[in-house]
Amino acid sequence: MSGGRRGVQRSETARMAILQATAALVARVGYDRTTVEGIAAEAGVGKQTIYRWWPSKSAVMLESLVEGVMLPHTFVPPDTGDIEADLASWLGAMAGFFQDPGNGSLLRSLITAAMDNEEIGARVNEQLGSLGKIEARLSRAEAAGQLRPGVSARLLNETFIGVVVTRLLARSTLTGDDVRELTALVLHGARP
Amino acid sequence: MSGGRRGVQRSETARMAILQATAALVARVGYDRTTVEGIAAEAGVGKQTIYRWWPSKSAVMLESLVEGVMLPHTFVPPDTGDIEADLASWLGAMAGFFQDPGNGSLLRSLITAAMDNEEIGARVNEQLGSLGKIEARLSRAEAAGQLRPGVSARLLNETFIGVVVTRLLARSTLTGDDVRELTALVLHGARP
Amino acid sequence: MSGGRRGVQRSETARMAILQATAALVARVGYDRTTVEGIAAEAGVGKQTIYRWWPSKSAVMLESLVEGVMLPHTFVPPDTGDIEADLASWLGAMAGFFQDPGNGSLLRSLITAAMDNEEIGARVNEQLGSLGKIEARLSRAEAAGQLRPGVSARLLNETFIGVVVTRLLARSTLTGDDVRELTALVLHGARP
Amino acid sequence: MSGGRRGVQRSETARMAILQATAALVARVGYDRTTVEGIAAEAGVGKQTIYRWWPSKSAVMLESLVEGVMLPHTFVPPDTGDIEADLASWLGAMAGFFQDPGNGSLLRSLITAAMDNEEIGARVNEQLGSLGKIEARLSRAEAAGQLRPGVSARLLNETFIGVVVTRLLARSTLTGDDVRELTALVLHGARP
DNA sequence: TCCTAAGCGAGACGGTACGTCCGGTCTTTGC
DNA sequence: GCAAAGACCGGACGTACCGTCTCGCTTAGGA
Repeated sequence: MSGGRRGVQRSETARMAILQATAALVARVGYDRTTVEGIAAEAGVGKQTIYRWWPSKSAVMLESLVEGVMLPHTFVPPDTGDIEADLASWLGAMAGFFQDPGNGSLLRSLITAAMDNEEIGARVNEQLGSLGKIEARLSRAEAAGQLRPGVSARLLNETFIGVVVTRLLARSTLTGDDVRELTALVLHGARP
Repeated sequence: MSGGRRGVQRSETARMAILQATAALVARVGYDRTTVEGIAAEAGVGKQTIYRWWPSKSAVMLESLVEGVMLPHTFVPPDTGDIEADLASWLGAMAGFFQDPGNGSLLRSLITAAMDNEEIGARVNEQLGSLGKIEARLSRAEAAGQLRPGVSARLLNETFIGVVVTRLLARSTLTGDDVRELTALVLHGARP
Repeated sequence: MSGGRRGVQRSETARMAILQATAALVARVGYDRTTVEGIAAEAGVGKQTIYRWWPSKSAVMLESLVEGVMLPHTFVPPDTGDIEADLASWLGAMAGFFQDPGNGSLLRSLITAAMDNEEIGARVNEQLGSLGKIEARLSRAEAAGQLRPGVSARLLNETFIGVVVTRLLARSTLTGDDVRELTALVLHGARP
Repeated sequence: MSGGRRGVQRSETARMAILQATAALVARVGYDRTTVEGIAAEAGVGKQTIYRWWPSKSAVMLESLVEGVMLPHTFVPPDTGDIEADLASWLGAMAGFFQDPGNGSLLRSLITAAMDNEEIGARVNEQLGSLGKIEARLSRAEAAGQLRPGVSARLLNETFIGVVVTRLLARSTLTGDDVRELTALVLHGARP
């Protein structure tokens, strides 16, 4: 009947120590210079305890991310009733967060990791702008007559995240003016 | 008098072999798994010949990119007089090009490279959408009364590139519908 | 009433499985490449069951040896009345046994084990040539006037074992001629 | 024409540093506890420089031995004209040398190494008693009428080395009395 | 015409990190 | 309360590349 397995169970202590050591090292020295041996040392853990549970450094990164150890919060638009202000506030929060050099370097590292790990890519997207929350906010705005029907929440989400990432690529800052301008562009359109 | 230098001159053959080997390897195995020793071997060149002229792998990448060895062409919107069609055509061309798995993987590698080399980031941006060309196209559209004045070419450029990159992150495709919808969103705005 | 101890007693099945697995592995892959984990797996036993009862791999080896699981028999000279023939027969038996590649490799493993475990060294000596038996045989020969008094049984024993070991070191065979020659060499000096 | 190879030649400095570090570590901590990483560190050399030129730890050992870095000298009988005294002196020199705990542990390590490397076995034999030198000494003794003709130098050599090795196995000392007794045992038979 | 200063392919060097293997300890569950 | 299972920390293994260095060769001015 049972099938229950014998032996010691996986240590949650070790798991969390690893995820936290990973986040700490990535923030401190960047993704490239974060080594598995370094994580093990920082976590006070044997290297094999990492390789037993994760196939690669980027998988550890991913889990650290998913567990919310790495990025402290997801970015979600508020709801003040004014859709334009709310979207600007959301974009501004992301822009402000990644303006900090440490956080910018962290996101660069995550994107590097995402580029050779599909799951991390999906997860980074999700943590930057949680699609469900965006959809909810937009449908409320639509119901309030602030948006025309049928606007794709997904594309709008990607537009904002995309600009943040593009500025990261180019190492330039997304200013308050840029935030307002992009929000206006998207909401009012470029046509006269 | 002269000051002209003696000895063998830098070998253009070796230089091109290195740039091409780099492009080939990045396309074949990705940026991370491309090694300087691999490039040297692929190019039939000594390792020192690379380190003599470039400080790092990413610098070689950059030059390969700048020389057009890596990405075959820049993406520039046409000018048919219809700004909406032209922008859609430009975005569609990028989307179509990177839909090919090889090209998609190449762009992923370029972005990875960009993440640790600022100049590559700038260059990738430029090769995807050359800002000057976009500005020119937009100002013609503005003159033709198709756009309201003051629309930021830079933000529009980044919006399009950003969405391409974001889809690349998530490994999902930018369809023809997406292209039309994004173009419309940007040009007409989300408000009713 | 009882005072006897409670709980399951040590499993003789496990103990023998371990000793036999040890012998099998040492014969198959040699002492160095025999691992405690390998023994546990081969014996179908937990690793701790080994460490609970033995302090080290070489201790398991030793017990396997002592229990006769490893070397099937001790080598003892016969007593036909002719000391020279009897010693030659004893030496020939050892030489013949270790000529078989499997047995040779086993003895090499035993010697390796002996080199880091003093007790194994003593035990191997004893199992090869049991000193007590040799002494008994020699004193009978002495009584029969075949040997001058005072010949050291221990040195004679070591001489024979030593030559076997030396040939093992050099991977060369101790032939029938060698056996006769060595016996003669040693005995003519031992004769009155 | 040439076929001579280009590029930097192997560094003799690194090679000797490695051989000496190996000898030092084996003497200090024993063969088992000598690690390739330890050798590299002791020698101030990269690990790959070891693996580039030797396939295994025991191969390095062998070369250290062959180069005379490990055992400072071969043991060879003197020639005072008195064969019995000379052989006793030779055996006594070996016994005395390996009585020193460091040297004893070194020889144990060498024998361990020899047990899984045939070439080391041959070489250890050769360095302990150089067969050629023994043969020369014995044939001089034979010419001087101190030995009956046809005594096998090889067996005599092996007898002495064998006893040294056997005592090493049993961790017991070969005393001056043992030396005299063994020499006498062997020689009285060898006299005409 | 010779001399000399590059650049070249080759590849050894001291290092760092990889991912695997095993040692010896400890903990959980089942008999 | 022993046995199996197996997770844990530690640390060596052998491999892959890094960026630097030297070697012997070839070629192109300048003397």
